[in-house]
Amino acid sequence: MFGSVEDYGEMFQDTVTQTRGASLSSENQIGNPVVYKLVRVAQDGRLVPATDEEMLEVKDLVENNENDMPIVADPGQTEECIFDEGSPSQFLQLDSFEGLFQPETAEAYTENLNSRLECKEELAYGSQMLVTFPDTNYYQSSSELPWNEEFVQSEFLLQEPVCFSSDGCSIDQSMDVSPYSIATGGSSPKVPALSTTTPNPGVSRDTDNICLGNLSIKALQETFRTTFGRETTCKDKLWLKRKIKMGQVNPCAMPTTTLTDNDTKLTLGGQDSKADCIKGHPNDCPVEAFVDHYSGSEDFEGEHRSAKRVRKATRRYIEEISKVDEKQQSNESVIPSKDERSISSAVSSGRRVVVTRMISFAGSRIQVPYVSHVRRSRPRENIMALGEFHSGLWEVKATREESKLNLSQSHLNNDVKRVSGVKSVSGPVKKKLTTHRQSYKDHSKPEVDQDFMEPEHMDSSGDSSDDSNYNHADLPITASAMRRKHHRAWTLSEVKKLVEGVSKYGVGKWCVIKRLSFPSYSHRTPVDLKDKWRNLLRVSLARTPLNNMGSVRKQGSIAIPSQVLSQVRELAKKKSHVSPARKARMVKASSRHGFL
DNA sequence: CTTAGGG
DNA sequence: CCCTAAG
Repeated sequence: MFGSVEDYGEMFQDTVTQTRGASLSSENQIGNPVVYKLVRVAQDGRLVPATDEEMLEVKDLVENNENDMPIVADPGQTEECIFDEGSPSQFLQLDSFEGLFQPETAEAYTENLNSRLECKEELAYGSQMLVTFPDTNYYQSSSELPWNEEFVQSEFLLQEPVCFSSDGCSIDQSMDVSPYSIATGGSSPKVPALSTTTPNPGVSRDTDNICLGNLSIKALQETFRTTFGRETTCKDKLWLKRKIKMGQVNPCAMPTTTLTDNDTKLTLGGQDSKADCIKGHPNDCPVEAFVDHYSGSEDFEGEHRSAKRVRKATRRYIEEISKVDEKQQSNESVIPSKDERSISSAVSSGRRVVVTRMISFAGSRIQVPYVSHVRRSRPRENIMALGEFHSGLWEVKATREESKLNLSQSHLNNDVKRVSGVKSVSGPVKKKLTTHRQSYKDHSKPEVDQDFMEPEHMDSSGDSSDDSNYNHADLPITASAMRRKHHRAWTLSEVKKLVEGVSKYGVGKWCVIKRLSFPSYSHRTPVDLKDKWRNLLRVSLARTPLNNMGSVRKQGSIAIPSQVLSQVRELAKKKSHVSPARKARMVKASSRHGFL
């Protein structure tokens, strides 16, 4: 379950140092072993490696609880629970973190967190402050460190050991793993309750609502202390201000989410000034914690690491917020640190959390949402292709509206091509993806874009199926007309042809009519004819009675001569008044008599 | 594939 | 104009 900790003496710092160096060059490594080391925080805040005695003590302790620790899933993993006998409520947590923070790693990590948590919980019962340092990949003695990353996380709890106190609070927290899983739990549900454990809750809120602008570092530190109930040695004004503000604004201040996370202090032997900051991200709220991280140091990573369970955002989710995030990222999360590697971390926006990674873009580093390389929504093709593609494939699944839109694009494109005289891809593509309507096009004249050779006579009303119709004087170019891009207004000539066709072949013989009367109209499908007929019929029936103005036309549509309308009526009558059977007989009869 | 009818 | 259910 846990390995023994050998030399915790000087090795610690060396280790840290080494690993850090190593990690810098371990960019490619995917596995991010997490090594837990137990150390304690000395009075001066320094991190002191546990002594052998302490280790033994812990060991025993751990062994006793071994059975109860459902630790890790990783076989090769090792956990060590080391007792920190230093100050009652002070303990350090070592963790690894540098390096790529792959989502997978995050998962593994959180797994460990959970187990660690449990470990702690167990130990906490014994009023011991323990921390485990699991090594996700393999166990390593403190001396050998291929650690490609290390991370020191310390929890510096003051007056009230918030998470580890035996006041039950800790227990509840421990039991609830949700804090780790932001994604699942949304914004830390525990916050409210937990916040109550925040040291000096009242004090901080009230007293800190002051302008932090002019405060000195010392003052800021003090404010920080009153706000979060802990000391900080951080000398970064900006960071302090941020944290303080967060603490004031955000109720869920304080490290509540996890026993291990919050309040971490990185001392690393005090080498790194930034590392000296108490990093408790006062807010549990993933959002703040992540977005507003104090980057550039282990703190940064620690904060992320500690925050909750990082879960790969869903594709949809990512898309939804990706815009927002990118903005935020570029503005707030650019890591100004020395760290040149691509760090993936959990970044949240609003209440949502998304895994992001750093990338270099145009010379600057920005954080972008992590997206698996699985197929990503729709690739952005160039407009032309898009149109064609959509009209063909996407139409299938797209919503009605969408498909319409797509189709319209396609048509527009066609039009464009038509105008430019380019047959281009549309031909082949269409054939491939033919829809019922397109098939007709193929039937008539496959290789040529029918619209080009509108051979049919065009009467003055304008006609031809071309979109140029929109420019004809007699065709009102209303806004509505323009909106219905791919809709081709029926021209009078077409209507006439249709009526003629109906009279010749009968109502309902749309395919025949299409074939014989509209051979060159690539766009008018039998269905279109049918639809148009329906409309004509309706119009004719509607206004026929009292309206003398045969040419009165409905808004936005061409005028239909009363003559034509009456024709329509007649034809309709024939159909409606005669049953199919009778009609058939009539047809036969008429043909016998040489009619038709 | 055609038709017919609803959306 | 689109989509679909029926022949």
